[in-house]
Amino acid sequence: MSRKIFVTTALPYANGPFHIGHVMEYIQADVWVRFQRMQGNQVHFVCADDAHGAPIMLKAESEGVTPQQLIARLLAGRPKYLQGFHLSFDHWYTTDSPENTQLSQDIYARLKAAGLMYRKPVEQFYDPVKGMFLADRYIKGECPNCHSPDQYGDACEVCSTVYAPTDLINPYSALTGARPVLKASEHFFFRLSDPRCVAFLGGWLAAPGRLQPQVANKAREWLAGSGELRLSDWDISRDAPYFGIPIPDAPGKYFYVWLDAPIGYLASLKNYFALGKARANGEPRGFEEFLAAADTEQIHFIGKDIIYFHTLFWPAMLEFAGHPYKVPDNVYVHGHLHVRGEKMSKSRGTGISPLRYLDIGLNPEWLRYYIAAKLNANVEDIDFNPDDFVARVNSDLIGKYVNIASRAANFITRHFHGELRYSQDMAGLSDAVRTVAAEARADYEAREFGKAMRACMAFADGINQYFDANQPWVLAKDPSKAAQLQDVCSRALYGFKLLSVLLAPVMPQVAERVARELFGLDRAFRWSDATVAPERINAYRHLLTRVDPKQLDALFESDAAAAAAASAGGSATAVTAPGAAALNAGGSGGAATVSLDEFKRVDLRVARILDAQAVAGADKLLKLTLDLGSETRTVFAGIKSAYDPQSLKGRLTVMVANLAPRKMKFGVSEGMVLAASGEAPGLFLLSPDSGATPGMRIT
RNA sequence: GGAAAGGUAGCUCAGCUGGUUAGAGCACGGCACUCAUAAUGCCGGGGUCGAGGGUUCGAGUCCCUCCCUUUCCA
Repeated sequence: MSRKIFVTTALPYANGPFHIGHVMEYIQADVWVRFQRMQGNQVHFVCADDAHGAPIMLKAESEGVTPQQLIARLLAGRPKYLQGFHLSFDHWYTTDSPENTQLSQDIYARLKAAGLMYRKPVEQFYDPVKGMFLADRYIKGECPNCHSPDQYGDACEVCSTVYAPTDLINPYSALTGARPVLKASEHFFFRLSDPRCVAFLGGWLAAPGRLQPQVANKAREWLAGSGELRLSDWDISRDAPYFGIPIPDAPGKYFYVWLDAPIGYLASLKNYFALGKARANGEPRGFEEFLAAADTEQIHFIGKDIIYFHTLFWPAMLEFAGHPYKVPDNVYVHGHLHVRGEKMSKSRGTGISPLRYLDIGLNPEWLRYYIAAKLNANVEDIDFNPDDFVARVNSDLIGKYVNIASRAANFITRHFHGELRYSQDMAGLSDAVRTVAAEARADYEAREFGKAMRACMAFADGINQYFDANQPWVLAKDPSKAAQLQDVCSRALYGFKLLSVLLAPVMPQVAERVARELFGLDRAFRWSDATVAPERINAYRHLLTRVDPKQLDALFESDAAAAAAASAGGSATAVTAPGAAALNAGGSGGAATVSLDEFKRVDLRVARILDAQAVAGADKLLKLTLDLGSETRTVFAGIKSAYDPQSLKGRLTVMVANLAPRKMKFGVSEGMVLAASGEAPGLFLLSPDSGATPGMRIT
């Protein structure tokens, strides 16, 4: 009987494009999913963009678009990656959707009815300029322990001390630079510490095979924590302004993004059912019936950074929300991907851009194979090493695997018109085929992909040795040995077919070409094809090329260097940054180009607004006192219509520091501040990103 | 500070509940072969299995201590 499996990968946060770590997770899940489908199991593989929360709200604001526009733009870019890496999601949705709103509010109402929700006032830092509460990451200040400046509100990156934002010395808002004030507000809490939750989770965690042992241990540790580490309840609300789902009957309160994000798995599934895609995929039942069914397996692939949410909050929420919600059957956790031994870091630029990988023309199946060859079922980090990548792909895939077909097929085509014939005893070969197929099957099922790849390559080694030992190129010269030649090559090609089936979850495109073009099937491989000896082949056609190390070099070059190389080469396709495209498209005031030198003549600096005063007698001007780090300037700015002087005090902005001083009726203006405006009303002062300090040069 | 994972050949890694001279791939040296414009096969050098103790007839594999790396502590 075929399994019914609902599989998800972690929802990517919709504030940026995928990075290579996302792609690794999707490849892991996709390989497993394809393997299941090849077994004849029914799989519904879905994901969605995680679209809510303060970071997206603020990013949209800084770009001058609505959050919906921001996430729509990202959503539109997803298919290119998904198709590019052969990721076979059945559906991709967004958490900013009616389904997610309905499901989140429903689950909340049920948890409330179960007595697992309560309200409690919480005192938090509040940015009086921005008019919003600040998450820890938006508060900076001096570390109370080692006195390093500009540390975040949760922990010091220098001395690793963990503290509360209120412990910071001279805290300031990373958004506006303003000094935050403590303000109380009522928050909603999920009673995770409730004995019912603890008892349930204890049982859920203990189910054999549900979680990897390390993950279950970690979760148990959290669950059993005492004293300082005791299990605490979960703050699930945020105050307006917040981009999220409103909490019913609680004006101005929204669900914390982490509440509605995992519910997004279900929202995506629900939308998939509503669109009829589930039916098309062989599932006749409706969403609720499918979800609630005892034989529906609900499986989440996630990274190790979000274990807490997926092994405590998420199952508890689902359990106590009740029918039709069902707790996850498995949560499969993977480690992180490092690049050249370094932790990935966007700021240091050590990551690899997946889109760049595709744009350069690197074959996605190389990456799928490389990642599969390194993955196991443990929560271990894996390393992307360029030299290793080239060696693995070229040696394993080209030298061993593809080479088998290349060397054997020509004899069959040339001497036997494509007919395969096995004249010697088949028992040994059949046993070997069944053994390796069974081994690979068990390894795939257990997500031991590295083992499966090693088993495949060991088998490929065996075929090459066999081929070498029998010297078909010698047999081919002796007409009386024709049967033996045909037998040797047929066996090699049987082995090649087996390997193609076993590798199909990892390399679906190559495998399908082998199935259709070489073996003449009218479909892609199924797992059961592995142990069926082929009877004829078509002429062999080139399947896979080697990696050129130069391509990999290009992947690691900085964007600037690559752009320079591209323009110098002349033939390469120009890659336009999204930002640049947006500028061009939206630039109603398109100006003549300037050279870099010309641009550099403008001395732009970060400045803190120390004081802002209305100017008597001027209806548009504010008098600003700006701290430039080393000096203080007075600037008159025509922004009175958009800003209350009080709200400007303390915030950071951008000024032109070398603008010729201008004598005005009210005094001398020593520069200008920058603000954006368009045809629509409104005036928007620029702000540097968090971390900038007064006096920094902007280039 | 507490905890977890890891430290095996130049590189990337495999070594299950302890069992014969520690393995693979790549890289390197030699040989063979030439079907594979997409090569392979054979042979070889190379490791005190992080360090030091201990248990055992026997330990990379178990126990203790220490060192190093990474991560987690919502």
